[in-house]
Amino acid sequence: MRLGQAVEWMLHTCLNLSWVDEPVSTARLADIYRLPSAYLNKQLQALAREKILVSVPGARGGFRLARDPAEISLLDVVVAVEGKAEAFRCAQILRNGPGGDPDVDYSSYCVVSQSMRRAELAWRRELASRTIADIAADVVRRNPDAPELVRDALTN
Amino acid sequence: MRLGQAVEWMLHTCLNLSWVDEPVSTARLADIYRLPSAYLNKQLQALAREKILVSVPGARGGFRLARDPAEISLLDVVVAVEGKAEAFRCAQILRNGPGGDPDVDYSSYCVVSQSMRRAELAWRRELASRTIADIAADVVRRNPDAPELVRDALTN
DNA sequence: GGAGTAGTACTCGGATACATTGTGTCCGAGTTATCTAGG
DNA sequence: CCTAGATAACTCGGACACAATGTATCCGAGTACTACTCC
Repeated sequence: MRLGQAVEWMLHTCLNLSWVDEPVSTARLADIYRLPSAYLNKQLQALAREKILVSVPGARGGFRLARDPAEISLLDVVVAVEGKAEAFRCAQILRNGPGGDPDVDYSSYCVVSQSMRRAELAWRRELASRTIADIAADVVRRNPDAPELVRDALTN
Repeated sequence: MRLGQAVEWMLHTCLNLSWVDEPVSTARLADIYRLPSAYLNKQLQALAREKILVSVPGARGGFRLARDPAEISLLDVVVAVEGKAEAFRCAQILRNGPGGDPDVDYSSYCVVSQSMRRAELAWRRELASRTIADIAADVVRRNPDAPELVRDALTN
C-alpha cells in the first residue's frame, strides 16, 4: 500500500493557507517548500474540485481555503487527492470458486472483504476525527511564531 | 491509496490452505479461482520468504501453512505482499520551509506526519487483531461444508 | 479632472510526456517418486 | 523378494516483458489591474 507524496504537500499547504486570508498563487505555495509548482497546481485543482479550496483567477489570484479549517478533516484532503475508491478492491474471486454463485455480491458477503473493509474504516475514522484546525493548534502550541513566519513567506 | 489484488488472492489462499494438511501445488491453488498460476506463484514465494508458508519442492510438492492459522494475522499477509514500508512517507518538506532545520527529524516531529501515522496504526491494529483462524471460523459458521468443498477441489 | 477603453501581465486549467510500480509470463534448477535391473 | 540406481516427471525459483498509475511539465484561456486617451 502506498500514498502519493502529494498528500503531504496538500496537508501542509492547507495548514499554511489557514493562516492567510487572501488568495495565494501556486508559485508562492510551491516556493515555500521548493516544490515543482506546475505539479503542485495540478493537486490544488483537485482540492478545488472537491470544494476544499476555491481558485481565484486573474492577477493577484490564487487559492484560499473554501471553509473554516475546523471543517476540513484530514480525510477530506486525502480523499480529494487519492480518490474515493477503497484501498482494498474485492474482485469477487469467490464467484469462480467451488460453490460460487455469480448472482451473489461477495464484496459485501465475503468475510475477507468485510475484514479488510473494517480495517480501512478504522483508518478513515481516525483521519476524519482530525481537522486542519486541530493540527494548526498543535503547531502553534509548539512554535507560536509559525503563523507569522508562513504569512511573511506567502505575502512578502 | 491502493492495495494490489494479490492481497485478496493470498488471503483466500491461506484460508483454503488452513483446511488442507498436505502441500498443494500452485496450479491447484490457481485453478480454484481461475487465477494466472505463474503470477500466483510469485506471490506465494513472497509469503514463503516471510515464513507464512513453507514451500515443498519436487513431485507432490507445493505450499502449506508454516504455522497454526490462529498465529497468522491479516496484517502478516498484507505486509508480506505489500512490503513493510508505511503508506504515508514523510518526505520532510518542512526542512525546506521557513524556519526549517536540516538536522531535525521531522518524520517524528511534524504534526502532520504524526497524525497520518496514528491513522495508519489504527489500520494495522485492526488487521493484526484478526487471524486466518478467525475468518475460517466465520466462514464455517455460515457455510459448514465449505472446508470439504475446498479440500475436494485441492486434492481430487 | 474623470471616465471609459484598450492593452498587458498574471493566474488558473487542462492536455501532454516521462518514470516508477504493479501485473503477467517464461524457462531453468532442484527434488522426489517411479521404474528397472541386479543380487 | 528386496535393494540400489538411473530415469523421468513434476515442483519451485528467479529472471524477463507488458500495462497502469503516479510524477512532472508545458502552453493556452480567462481575469483583474494599469495606463492611456477622449470627453
